[in-house]
Amino acid sequence: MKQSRPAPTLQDVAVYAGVSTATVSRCMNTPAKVTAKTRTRVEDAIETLGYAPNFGARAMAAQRTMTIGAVIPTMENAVFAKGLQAFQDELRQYGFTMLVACSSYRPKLEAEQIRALVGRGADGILLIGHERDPAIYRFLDAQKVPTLVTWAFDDTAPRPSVGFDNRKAMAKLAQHVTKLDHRHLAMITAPVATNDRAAARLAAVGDVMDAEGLVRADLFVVETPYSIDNGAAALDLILQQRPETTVVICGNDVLAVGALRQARGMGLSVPDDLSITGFDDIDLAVVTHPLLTTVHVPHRQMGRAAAQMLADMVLTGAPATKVELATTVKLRDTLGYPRQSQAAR
Amino acid sequence: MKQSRPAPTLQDVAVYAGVSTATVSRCMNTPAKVTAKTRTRVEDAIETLGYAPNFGARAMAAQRTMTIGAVIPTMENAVFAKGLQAFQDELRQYGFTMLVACSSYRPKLEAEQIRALVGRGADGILLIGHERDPAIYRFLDAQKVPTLVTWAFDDTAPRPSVGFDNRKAMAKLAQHVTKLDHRHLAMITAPVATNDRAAARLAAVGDVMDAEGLVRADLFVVETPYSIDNGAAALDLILQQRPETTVVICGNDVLAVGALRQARGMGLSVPDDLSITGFDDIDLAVVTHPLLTTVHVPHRQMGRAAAQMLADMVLTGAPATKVELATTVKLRDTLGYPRQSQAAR
DNA sequence: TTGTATGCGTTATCAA
DNA sequence: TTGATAACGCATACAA
Repeated sequence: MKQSRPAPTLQDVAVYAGVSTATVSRCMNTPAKVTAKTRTRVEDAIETLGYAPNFGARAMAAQRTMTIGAVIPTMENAVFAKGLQAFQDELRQYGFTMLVACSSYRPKLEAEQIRALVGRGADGILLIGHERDPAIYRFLDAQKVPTLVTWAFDDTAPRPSVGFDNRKAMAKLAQHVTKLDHRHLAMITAPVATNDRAAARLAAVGDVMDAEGLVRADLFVVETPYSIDNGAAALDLILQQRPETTVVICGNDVLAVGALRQARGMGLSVPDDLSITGFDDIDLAVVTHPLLTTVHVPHRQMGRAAAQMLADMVLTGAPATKVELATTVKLRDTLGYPRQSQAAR
Repeated sequence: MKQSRPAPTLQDVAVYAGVSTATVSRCMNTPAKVTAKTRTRVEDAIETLGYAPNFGARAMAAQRTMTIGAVIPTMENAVFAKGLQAFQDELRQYGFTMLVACSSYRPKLEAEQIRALVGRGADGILLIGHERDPAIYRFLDAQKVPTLVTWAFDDTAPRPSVGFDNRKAMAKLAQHVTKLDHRHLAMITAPVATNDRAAARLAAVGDVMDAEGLVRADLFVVETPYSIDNGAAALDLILQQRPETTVVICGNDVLAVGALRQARGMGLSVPDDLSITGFDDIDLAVVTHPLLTTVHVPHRQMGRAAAQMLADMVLTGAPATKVELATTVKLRDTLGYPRQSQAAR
């Protein structure tokens, strides 16, 4: 029963309207080049026939799709939602359509998605973070598809990017932590092997510990995929293994919120008994109690900037550049003095 | 500089491997029909050339894309994320790829996205809710694209759907509310004009009020788009206009969380001074304090079921059916007795 | 302003 | 097992 009669084509519209296919095509792409009269006739035909241009055919003939592909690690939490929304909105201004795919933080799957997007004719590709199999970059080069990396800024990476320096950003937060005299730090992070943002954030904490005369190796680290429940479980583990911990630095807000829930569930007072910090400043961060101390990331600005740069790269072959955006530490209520120094206050 | 040399095609691979294009095509689609020797030769060629099949051309020739399009109202909050993730995962089992588009709750935009997805050759379409311009359904019919409605179940709607009955679901919650003797109800809802789920939830509250001997018209209603801040602002308005309100029923968790934040910010104790309820049971609902009383929606189950049904419709022309899923009221901590009856307890 | 004709990259049919 | 070739639906250079 599927496709009992095929969907209407340009040809059908042309016949119905009594014009040539070229004219119908012009009506859709360069309306100015067509008489108002014939145009309305064609538009009527399109409407009554329920015609929609075949994208594949159009792409093949025109050699461009006005489509940008984006591959993000997940949609499960709101980490990328705001930025992506801004990216899409801005892209629309340039006449582009956005296509999203989700890799679930799995490199293989990401590679697959990238190929799929390119095969679909994406004129440009947006990726999260620099780290991936070089073969993918080679492929992208072979296909001549402009590619922009975001959510990370790294001077040493060869790719154009618009994002923030994850290492610097987390370092700023970690400095606040050590300034408060915390000496027993723990960190909950996403698996760092294939996540350069997570790796940079972890490294940053080590950097600061070094600088403050602490022993980097003393940082107790739990690696676990981003989820509220995982954050909670990780905190549990930390308090079992390192009960002396006074502050838990989390790789993102999702983990932090989970840790916070767990801490309160165990009857701990945050931040009096235990401090917790997040990263990203997503909506979640301002609905918890106490409000989460975290690193604010300029999601919307980043999305907009990425859209502008990528659109330029595609449209005008603009040279690839690197843009660094600033982050700010949001000192809210989950970071305080460590237990030990309570008396000293 | 764009496309200085065009991306490699089937032709290029064929030449490089010293075979015909037909053979290369077979290697990709029906490897069993090709000698192991020639296959490896072709695969080498593909690898070194960085070849990726042109999706448009393939779609045009094969008349199918193994792609399902989904149009959701927003990615800004996690309302649809979990369900969509499950939908995608299940779809993969069937060999389908999912394409997502976002309408931002704007009907015009949604229509545009649907056309775009269909034009891209989507073999099937997933939509949220029944309510939309009949012209869209006509278009979908003309294009012979199987379409499935989800996130809503409505016996009277002509389309196949898999979802829950928003009216029944909210009614169950509202009954709990009235059972607790609340007499001054207010509701914060998304604009109902173009949102049948929101409309059904609002209607449900009225139904229950009628049944309980209250006056439906006494329900104080604030319509505002889903966002935490809007929820907060709405609560502010409610307490100004109807200070006697003892319970605020929110159309979803996002609004409820905003209302909760505002209430606490104003120094109100929830639920002692004011009760608040949500809908959806997204992650947000279990990180607030107090924990949000809400309606649990089977996101994952719904996503999976939708994928199965839509895949069947596309693959086997399976008959369209309607599936109703159950919701459950999650009585957590934000719903309590009204102030007035505190003493009576 | 409109029409004609060609090619885009792939699959599938048919021969070999 | 492989190769030649005809669609597939559209945009565009060129002709009228």
